Amino acid sequence: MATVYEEHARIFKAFCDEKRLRILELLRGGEKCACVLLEQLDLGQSGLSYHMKILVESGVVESRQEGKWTHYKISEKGSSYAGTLLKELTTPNAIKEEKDCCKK
Amino acid sequence: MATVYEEHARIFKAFCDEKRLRILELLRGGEKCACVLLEQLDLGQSGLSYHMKILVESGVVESRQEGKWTHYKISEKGSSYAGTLLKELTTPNAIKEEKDCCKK
DNA sequence: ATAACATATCGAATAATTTTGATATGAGGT
DNA sequence: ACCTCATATCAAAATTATTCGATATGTTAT
Repeated sequence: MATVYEEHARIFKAFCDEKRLRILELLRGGEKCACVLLEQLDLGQSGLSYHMKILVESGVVESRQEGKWTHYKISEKGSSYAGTLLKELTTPNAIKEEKDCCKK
Repeated sequence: MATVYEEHARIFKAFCDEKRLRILELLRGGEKCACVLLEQLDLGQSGLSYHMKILVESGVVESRQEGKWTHYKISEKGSSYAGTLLKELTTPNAIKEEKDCCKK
C-alpha cells in the first residue's frame, strides 16, 4: 500500500541519480538498445538493468522487446506527466491560509 | 567539483522523499514558519532542519529570517527552473542518431 | 533438446541517506 | 551580562540505495 507521496517520489527518482541522468541524456538522442547503453556507460550489465527498471517504473522511459534485445526510449506521455506533476506540486493552492503563527 | 549531473540530481532530490513532498504540500498553502511545519509533520526539530536544507539547496524553496523564526515558501523562480530542466532532460535532441545497433 | 546470448533477479558488500538525541550557534528579551 | 527560545550542526544508529558477481529466465538458432 503506497501513499501518493511515495508514488510521486518514485517518478522523480528517475532524475535523482547521476547514472540515470546520463542514461536519459543518451536516450534524448533517440531509442537505444541496452547494448548501446552498456558500451557508453560505466556500468555492468546488472547495474544497467537495475537503473533501467527504476526509469521504466517511473514512467519516464518505456521499453520495447525485440527478440532478445530490449530497446529503451523516453516516454513522451510519462515525461510530460512528470512535468505536469512538478508544476502541480509547486503551484500555490487557491486556499490562502495567511495565519501568523509566531508572535513577534 | 560537482558534475552537471550531480547539480541536476540535487534539484530533483527535493521531490524524491515523502517527507519533503509533504512539506511542499504544506507550503503550497503559502509561506509557513518552521514552528507550523513542525506541528503538522511527523518530524523532530533537527529532522525538519535537515529536510529544509535540502529543499532550500535545491532552489525549490526559499527561506526568510524574521527574528528567531525562519519562514519558508516555494520559490517561483526555483521551481520554474526545475520544470524547465525536467522538460529539457526529456526532450529529444535535434540530432537524430538512428543507428541500428544489434543485428536481428 | 541443446547451445548461445540478452536481460532479470538474487544475495552480499558497500555507500549514501535519513533519523535521533545531544550540543552549538544566534537572536531577542530582561 | 544572562536567560530563553529557534534553528543548525554534529555524531551515531538505522534505514535505504547502489554496486557487483553469480545464477536464473527467456529468446533465437541449430
